[in-house]
Amino acid sequence: MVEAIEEKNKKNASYVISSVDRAAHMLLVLAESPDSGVTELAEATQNTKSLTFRLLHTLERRGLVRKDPERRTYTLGYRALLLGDQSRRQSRLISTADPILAELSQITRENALLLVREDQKAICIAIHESPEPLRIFAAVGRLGPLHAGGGPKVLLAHAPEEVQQSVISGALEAFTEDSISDGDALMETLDQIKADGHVVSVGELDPNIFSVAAPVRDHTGAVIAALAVNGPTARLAEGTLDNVRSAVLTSATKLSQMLGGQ
Amino acid sequence: MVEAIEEKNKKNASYVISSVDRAAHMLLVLAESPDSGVTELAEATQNTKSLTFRLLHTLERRGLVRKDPERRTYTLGYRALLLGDQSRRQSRLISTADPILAELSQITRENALLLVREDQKAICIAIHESPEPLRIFAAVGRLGPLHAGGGPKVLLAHAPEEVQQSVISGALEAFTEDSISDGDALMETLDQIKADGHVVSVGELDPNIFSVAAPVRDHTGAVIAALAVNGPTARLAEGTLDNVRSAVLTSATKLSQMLGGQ
DNA sequence: AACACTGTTTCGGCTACTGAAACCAAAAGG
DNA sequence: CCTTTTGGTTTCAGTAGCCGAAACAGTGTT
Repeated sequence: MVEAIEEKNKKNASYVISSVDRAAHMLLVLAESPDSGVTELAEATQNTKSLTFRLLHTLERRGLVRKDPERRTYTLGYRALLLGDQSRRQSRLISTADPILAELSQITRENALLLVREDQKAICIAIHESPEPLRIFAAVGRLGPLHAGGGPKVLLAHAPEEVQQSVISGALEAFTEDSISDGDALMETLDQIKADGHVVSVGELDPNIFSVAAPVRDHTGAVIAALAVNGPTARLAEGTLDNVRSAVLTSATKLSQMLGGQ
Repeated sequence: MVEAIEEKNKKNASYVISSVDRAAHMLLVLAESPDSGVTELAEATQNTKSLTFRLLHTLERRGLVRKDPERRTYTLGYRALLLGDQSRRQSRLISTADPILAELSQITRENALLLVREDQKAICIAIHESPEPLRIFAAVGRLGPLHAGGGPKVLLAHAPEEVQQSVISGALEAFTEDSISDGDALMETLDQIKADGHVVSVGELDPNIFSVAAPVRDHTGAVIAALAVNGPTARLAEGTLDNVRSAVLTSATKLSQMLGGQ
């Protein structure tokens, strides 16, 4: 499997321009660890200090990175706001999902999320947060595994077979006791998800979090996203689960229709 | 002489990695013109097709760019959401201003904006939109001139002298009939703004838009941002202007206090 | 005052970036 | 249905400019 990855890398590597790749990587690292210095970032990205300094300098000129002149420390720049905002605006999926997520989070009083698959990762592309003071923290744009959690498993269940195989044959990290770390068990779950049209996942990524998710389809019927609700298991009483489940399902079909309609 | 040349070299080319710079530029261009093809972007960025293709390919691998496989067209990727979101979260200025902007837009029923200066440009870093159906479109993260509009002029008025000189001696583009395109007149206005502690600007960037702005100061008393309200001039009745003005002023001082407090 | 630490600058070698041009695939047009 | 055009992908060789190493310069610390 390492071979496969290397093969793939080699195949694509010809068109990757490495300094740009490193710059992109550094931006993403900086997003996760703000207020870092040159040395710190150099270590985090495995680059030399010189290169790190030059990358930061270059990105700063474009406003994507901001330097605190006193503390000698770097943060994402304001120009990055444009990228995030425009990315959101440019996505038809996000804009049509937005009101549905708002409604869903209001009905269930929990976080409502929209996720898509990117290669072998899940990425959350929109959130409406629970109105309750106790709620799960979730950030837009962050990558997560495909084999754990409600939304991710829905995405994996409807992913092309080669992706499923690749994920299953990889290391299935166990985040909690209830994580699925066995390939066969995972495959069964995926079949179940396809049969049920939704999934309820409890404590897979974090012991105190549950999530209910259902697939979102485009006009061809292909699954392009997962709609999910997550919240603290403490709030998961008997009756509420059914309510959440049906709310998620109706929201997902409604969103699918809106996407297919036009 | 020699110094000047050295200075110029230092500022222009010294530590900039050109491929990274071009990549950053391309991302920003892509943000403004989504769904573009390789050729189109190559023209827009003045790069060759090959380079454009390779840049896009590289950025795509990092999720910052997304390719529509059917239409052969590129858009910002979902990973850009992370950059925008984290940039917002990481800014103390934005997070403290947010509730104030919300309140201000609710009181005035117009857009409430927060702007900062970046080099010789103004950039809007936060917006709360008017609840009215008719409202000014404004995007976060976009750059604008310093010499036209309420917020920008406040920023320019409190900018270091070299910035003022540089802006004034440059080409003062006239966007409307009411734009200030004369250097001396602009300088007078700036003095007036500093004396008044706020500014009312009507029809400078667009004939149908007014704006009221006031400076935001940090704990040292330095002006670090401008708080502004803008809306359609059609809604600018006699009495309302005073209300808007006082709302902006109280909001700006409140924000300054909150920033200075800690 | 010496030290430790991080950010900045220099410099030569040589990688890997670059532009030009060929090559394809798909759409437009006749 | 063939031709033309347009736009995306791939190849290739030359050398621009990237890169790491190491010296240097600030800043805070013991």
